Amino acid sequence: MSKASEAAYRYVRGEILSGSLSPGAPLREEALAAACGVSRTPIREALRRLEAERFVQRSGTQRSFVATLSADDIAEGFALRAMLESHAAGRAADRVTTCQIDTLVAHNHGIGVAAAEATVDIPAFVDHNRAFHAVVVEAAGSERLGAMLATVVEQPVVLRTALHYDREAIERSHAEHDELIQAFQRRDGEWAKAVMTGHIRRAFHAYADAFQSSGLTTPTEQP
Amino acid sequence: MSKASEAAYRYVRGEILSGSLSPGAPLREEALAAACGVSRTPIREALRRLEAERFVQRSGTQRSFVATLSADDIAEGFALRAMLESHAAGRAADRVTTCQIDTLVAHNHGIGVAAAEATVDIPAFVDHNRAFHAVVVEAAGSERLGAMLATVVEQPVVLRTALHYDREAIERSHAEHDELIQAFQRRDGEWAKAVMTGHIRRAFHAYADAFQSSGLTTPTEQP
DNA sequence: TCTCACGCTATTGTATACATTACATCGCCG
DNA sequence: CGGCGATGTAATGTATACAATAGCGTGAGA
Repeated sequence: MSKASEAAYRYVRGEILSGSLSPGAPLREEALAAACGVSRTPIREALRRLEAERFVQRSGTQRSFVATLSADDIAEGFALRAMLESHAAGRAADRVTTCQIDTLVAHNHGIGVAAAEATVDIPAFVDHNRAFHAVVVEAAGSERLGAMLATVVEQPVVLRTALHYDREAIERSHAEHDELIQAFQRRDGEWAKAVMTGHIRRAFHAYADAFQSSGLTTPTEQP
Repeated sequence: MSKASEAAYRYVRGEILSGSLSPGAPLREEALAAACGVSRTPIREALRRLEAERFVQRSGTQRSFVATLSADDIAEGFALRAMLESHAAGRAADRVTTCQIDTLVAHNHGIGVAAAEATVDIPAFVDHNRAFHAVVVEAAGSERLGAMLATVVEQPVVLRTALHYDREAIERSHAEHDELIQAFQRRDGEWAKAVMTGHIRRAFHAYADAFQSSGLTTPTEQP
């Protein structure tokens, strides 16, 4: 995308993911335009794109807000992610290149290193984890699937769940990724699907443990 | 959506679905603006929206074209639709209202009537079928799921497949819909999922029989 | 005092002018 | 004669001005 439009998209998306813009917060075009130094036109394009990706919702009267997700939305999001990403893993098993497997190994090694630090390196884990899953989706070779998954991963809730991961959780992720790599090396799509399904469902329960069982509202439902 | 923007969206989408704009055809903003009597601004918004819904693709240099789908894209589309729509049916079984079931019955009755005409009434079948599936998605109660399914159904290829349906195929659809309604009435999500999976896979093979086994190129790959 | 209506203000929708970028054609050089 | 580069043309990207509309506050009347 071109310069201003892309800048606007990254800016608004970043503010939402970082939490600077809380769920439910109104998104006024003029204010956003001023904040990132472009005119309203590229801001409008960014908002429409973010709306398609479900980061932004619009009221009946065309006003934009940061999306709010109900508990059911979140559970449904994890269910869809498990379905779609295990499907992606199954496709990837048939199509992944040795070069891509090398990349997966490298990122998972990075996760292992992050888990082994004196204090676990969460940002490094998050980055390598994101990259790992991105390679799986790329190997699946379906742009449509990639676009669908984009609306379901990388929600604020997903990213914040990672902040609560302890060493054990990261080591478990590492082990599951390793099993997925083995499934890829043996071109066993069914195995890959099963591993990915379990991997995502574990992430869902990690989220549930971190936020829901605490009795607090979910992090996306705050005003 | 507001007037001009919505008009632009409907116009371009309609031209694509009807085939007036063939896959691969370039979409020039100014020409489209002139053709439907608005300025480029709402046209641009319509194109971005259609791009998100995968009706439109953009080249690396930001030029827009009617999307072209490879045979693998189409097969993958049906696989995704089977997955997502059977998931929707499973959710719907838990949530569908008696009023919605009545609507499903009515639309399926319409399909039965269309099949019983002296010459089968394809347009009536298409309309009732679309409405039937829309109610299932609505009953599933997940907007995200609805948005995902929108990118996967209503492709030109799907609509044209229906044109080749004979009386027997429509009667089979009617019977499968009826089975789905029974699953809903018994609140049996697993049954509903299974019926829907079979229903979509049958549609996939109907497509394959109509276009691929004939040795012709798929209808979306023509210049 | 409560309600409805009117008008003001804030926000989004649309059009248009201008800037920027890509494509194609033509010409030059190897 | 072929490939490569420059230039003109045509497309898209961005900014801004203006139009339409929603939200809100205030005031008057019952």
